[in-house]
Amino acid sequence: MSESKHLPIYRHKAELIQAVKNSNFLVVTGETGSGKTTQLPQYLYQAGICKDGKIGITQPRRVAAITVAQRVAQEMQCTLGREVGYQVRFDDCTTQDTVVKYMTDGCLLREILADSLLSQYRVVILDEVHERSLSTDILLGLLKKIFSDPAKATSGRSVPLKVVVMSATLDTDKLSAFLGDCPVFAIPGRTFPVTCTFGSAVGPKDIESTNYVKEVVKVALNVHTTEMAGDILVFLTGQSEIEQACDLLYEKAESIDYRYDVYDQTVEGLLILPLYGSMPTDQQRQIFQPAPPRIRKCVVATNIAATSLTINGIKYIVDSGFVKQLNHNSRVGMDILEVVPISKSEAQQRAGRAGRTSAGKCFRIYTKEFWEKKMPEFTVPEIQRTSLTSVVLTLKCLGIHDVIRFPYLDCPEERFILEALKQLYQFDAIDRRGRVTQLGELMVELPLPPGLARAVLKAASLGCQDLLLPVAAMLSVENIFIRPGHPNKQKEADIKHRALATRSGSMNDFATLLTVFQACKSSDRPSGWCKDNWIHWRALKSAFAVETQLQEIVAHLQRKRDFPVETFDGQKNELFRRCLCAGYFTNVARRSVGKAFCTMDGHGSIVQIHPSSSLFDQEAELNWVLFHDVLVTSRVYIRTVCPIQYEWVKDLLPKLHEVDVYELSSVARKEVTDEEVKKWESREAAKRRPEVSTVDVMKKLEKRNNEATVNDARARYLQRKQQKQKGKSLL
DNA sequence: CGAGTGATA
Repeated sequence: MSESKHLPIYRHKAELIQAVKNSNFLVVTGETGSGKTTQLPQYLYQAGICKDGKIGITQPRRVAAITVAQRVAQEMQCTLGREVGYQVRFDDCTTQDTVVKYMTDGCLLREILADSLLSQYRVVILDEVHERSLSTDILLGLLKKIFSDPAKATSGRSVPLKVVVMSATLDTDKLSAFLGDCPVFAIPGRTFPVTCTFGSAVGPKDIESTNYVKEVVKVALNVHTTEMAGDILVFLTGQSEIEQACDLLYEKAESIDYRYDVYDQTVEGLLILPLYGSMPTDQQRQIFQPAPPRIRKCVVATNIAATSLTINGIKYIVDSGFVKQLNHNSRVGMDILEVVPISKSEAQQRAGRAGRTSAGKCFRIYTKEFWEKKMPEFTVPEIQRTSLTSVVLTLKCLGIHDVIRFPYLDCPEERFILEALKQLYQFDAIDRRGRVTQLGELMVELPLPPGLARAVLKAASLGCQDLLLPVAAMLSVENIFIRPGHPNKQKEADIKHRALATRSGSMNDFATLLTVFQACKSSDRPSGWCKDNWIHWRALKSAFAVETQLQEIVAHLQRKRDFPVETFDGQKNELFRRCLCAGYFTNVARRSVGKAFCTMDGHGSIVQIHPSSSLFDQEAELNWVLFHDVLVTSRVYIRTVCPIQYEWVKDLLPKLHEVDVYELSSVARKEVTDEEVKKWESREAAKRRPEVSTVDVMKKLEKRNNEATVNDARARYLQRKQQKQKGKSLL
């Protein structure tokens, strides 16, 4: 208790409570360290607000929701799960008594789906809004739409909902304006100054043409030899870069003579630690341990160290200025993982990591000119970069028909929304008038991408969900197949993985996933089994948890009276693949020349089977395949592949070509009359040609080469690969 | 002939 009184927020306690009482919407800003996340809910609780309902506080990340709840429970001297609790997926630590509830933003979105008035809540606090996570952005729009009209605010509620939006100081005017010019309450932060310097290595013309890994290593070593004691944090973009940088650092650090080369004589060595998401947890834990006396720690990390993990004692930052970002590209209809310059706000966030405990320094390897010309002010929010199919379905299920004019804080491009509508229509999740179908209502219940949800529901209606749920779970977690960096071990891992594919009987990557899932689950020492087979045990464990949850949801849906029931008379193997077709008919490709396949999604992209697939090198036998996802590297690859027969998808494919975007956009904007629907249907009947039309369309598309975007991505990849090789040869 | 930034329901 006494400690919390020293926080900057404490002086403003009374004003803050008053500000929440005075208006239904409030923006609170304050840097990390101001105490807003832990204190504000406690103040409101002490002010007696909870007699009318709960306080819900959202976080973009699970760990944050859990750890903050733990701390607040401690401060309020109550058992976690009583007055103070948390809820994240797979872990609900709340009871009847819980009035201060920390949760992930995605959890609250689910709750709105069940009760759009949030009648259990008195206050909802959206925290870390500046991070602009997809769920937080949707919540912002929903809360504005549902509660900003004073007449509606109380409809169905006894008292209006209080909405507090908390963000770092940037961008607060925009938030306030968005929420009807609501009041803004600023809390001073408590961080230490970080001085930033620019480098000379990366200029505005050098986006991809500089080996920044080498430069980052040079700067880090310079810090090590010329700066006072204090740990270093280096930001790079990915695992291979990090490994490369660590190798270089290790090499160079060995030749340092600590009698002459080092400015601070208390420093006698450098401890180099890589850090990225897929690293084993025990190795990750090492990062947090203080270095031995007189040794300087140097952590080389991905963006994971920018928000998710906080390392104490960091005094120096070396910033490469780049990040890997998944961007949705509607022109080719897929997501492409790209290396892009970070935004200025992200650069400040990175720099701030050096000022947590004392004053720090940040060394940017790029020039001031690069900062000014190539780095955007803010990161493009997720909602403008990702596939919106799930989001649009959620909105539709909440009765929001006009998804184009929904109050987005930042509007996604209209074509992204139309693309989502098109996909939902193709999946039969919405009808021609843009209304949610029975199937759509079922799909939204499953925490899965819509295609996968459709496949799972198909299986459930056929009574064979045991085949599909493990697969859906496996595809929901990170890649479970480990592929080590060293060539010898790589071979060993590949052999093990091939053996697993063969064991599944049929050559089908989805079946392999099922085999791995079942084999590991029935093993008496699963973690050892994973180790033997080069499988990610941590990832597989989370797949088990996902599968359990999916099973519960499906069982619940099946108990509904109108859940569809179908029968199928045939082999299990065919049944399995027919279920996949129900969800993946948008991802079907037909064999073209040689190893090439041509997708049938209307883009007609030329793709190849990825070498990790069990179907790689067997292309000659295949005519039609279905795939889970696409990867653009040196070529356009399809990953997780399964052979199918044309007959299984032939009735579904025409639907991929019948949708007219102009119709969709008018459907999205207004309710459509019966007359209009009839008009469209007759027009379509006239348009629709016999069965061969699909093949015709495809042949036409096949000629059109893959779009510039794909070529660009490929060119960039090749260039980067070349640099990496150059970097290696320098060793 | 070859790949895995980071979150989340």
